[in-house]
Amino acid sequence: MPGEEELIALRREKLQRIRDRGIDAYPPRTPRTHDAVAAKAAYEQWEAVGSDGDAPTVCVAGRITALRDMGKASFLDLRDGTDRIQCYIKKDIIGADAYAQLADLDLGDFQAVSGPLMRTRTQEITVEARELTVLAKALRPPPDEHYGLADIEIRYRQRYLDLMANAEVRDLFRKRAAVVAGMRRYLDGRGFMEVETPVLQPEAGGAAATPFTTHHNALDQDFVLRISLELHLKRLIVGGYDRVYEIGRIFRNEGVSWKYNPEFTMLEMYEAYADYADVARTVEDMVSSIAEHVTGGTTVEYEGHTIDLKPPWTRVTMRDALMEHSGIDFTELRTRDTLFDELKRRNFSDLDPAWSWAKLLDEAVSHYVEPKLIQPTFLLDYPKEISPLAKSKPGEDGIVERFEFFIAGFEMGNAYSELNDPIDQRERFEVQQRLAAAGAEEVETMDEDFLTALEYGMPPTGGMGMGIDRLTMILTGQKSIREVILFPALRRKDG
RNA sequence: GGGCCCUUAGCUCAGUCGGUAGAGCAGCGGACUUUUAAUCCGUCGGUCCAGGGUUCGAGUCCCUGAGGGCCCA
Repeated sequence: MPGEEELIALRREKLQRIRDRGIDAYPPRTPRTHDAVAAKAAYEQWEAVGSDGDAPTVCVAGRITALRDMGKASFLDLRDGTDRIQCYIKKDIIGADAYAQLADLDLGDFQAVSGPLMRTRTQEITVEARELTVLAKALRPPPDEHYGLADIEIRYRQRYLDLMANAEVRDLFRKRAAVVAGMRRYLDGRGFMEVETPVLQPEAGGAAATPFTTHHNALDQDFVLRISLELHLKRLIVGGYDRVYEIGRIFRNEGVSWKYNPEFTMLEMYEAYADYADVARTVEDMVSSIAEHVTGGTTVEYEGHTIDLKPPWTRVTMRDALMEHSGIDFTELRTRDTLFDELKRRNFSDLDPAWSWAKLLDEAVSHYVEPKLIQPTFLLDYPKEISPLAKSKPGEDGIVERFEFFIAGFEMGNAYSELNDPIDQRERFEVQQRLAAAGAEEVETMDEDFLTALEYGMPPTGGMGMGIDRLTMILTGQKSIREVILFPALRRKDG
């Protein structure tokens, strides 16, 4: 009699029958002695030493993922966080009363089974049940084990069902955890200190992006959620920590797509007495080390490309790359009008006359260069106009010591020799303010507290930020950021 | 923001030309004491995303809306 309501009603009736027998269907403690992996290992160990005497007895616990009733004997599969283990329940062994209670079990319930281990005819290590213990009754049917759960919307909104049904998804998020663990291990091992800085800030800085706004009631003050980690981490360099990093959530009030989620996780690291070339070496070494930690190698397949993450990565200046792929030399097109005309002459699609020189250049690089950067590539030496926090490059007018790095054609991170001249930094902010006054939407805001910190003196520092979600996409072959975020942002669904 | 596509049973999916909705799994009943996507017999199960329209008749055609996906910007 199943529509969903009936399926639930039936399970509630089973729950009631369990309770009517005086059994707690949600007991506080689990009599488990072994997880699935440990139970199998215990049996193999017993076999290895000659199978003398009785086989080991265990109690295993997990979710019922299959139930095969053969009349006077049944098999059920339990899955815990380590593996699946089969249990054999024979009426003659556990008795008619206990056997009858199987009728109240459903797929999705949590159950403990204790008894000696054995092998079946097909050699599967199996618990031969002596006792059954209900651990938690499930009131809704789980998604189908074999067809999995395919509905993308349900997969994201009810990720627990996705994880229940799809083993690949369970593996994927373990890999994500390994990416972050590998990153921490790498940085900790090189003397970096992990820190935490405020999410709620009076002003958003460190990136060109629109923040979310919120309000603190007791202070009666508006706050924004951070759009980068940069300015606080540099304050810590001023304070005297030479190597700091933060792995934290960033919030940007922008579009949602295969590569943007409004909240995402970023690593930023700052190293005193280093420059952007040092940072580049750290990045390529760290990423290949993480890849090895997560995938066992330094090559990955992504969208039909074999990507080799082993250092050294390609280094090319933005100017050379743009010239190579488009013939445009931006050092000869330093005004908005000349660059605009050049792009227009090339029938560049959807040119917006309101775009600034910086925006036009950014669009040109995005269009001509970035898609070509399949193998890991550092794009070096950006124009000063679009890099208000980076130090000028000696001897090259209008250029700063900055790189972005790209894998599989998309941006993975951004790094500078950090601007530590407080007077220059103030002027850069002022330029940004003028751009804002002229109508530019995404500019750096003036941060007086940060300028004060710089005035106390910051050592020469190399800094870098990279998107952990995107790195995970590359290392796991996923083509949507939502596949590597457990609970991606979705529009609220009413009713 | 613009264009295109999707939404059918708890899950995975069919559904022809517009004729009143099906399968497998799950569920329920039965058989079966080493099965493993168990097997076999029987059986229940639908707000066809929502609302409106066209039509004798709409899952199907049209419009509006919701949610999701892809492409463009």
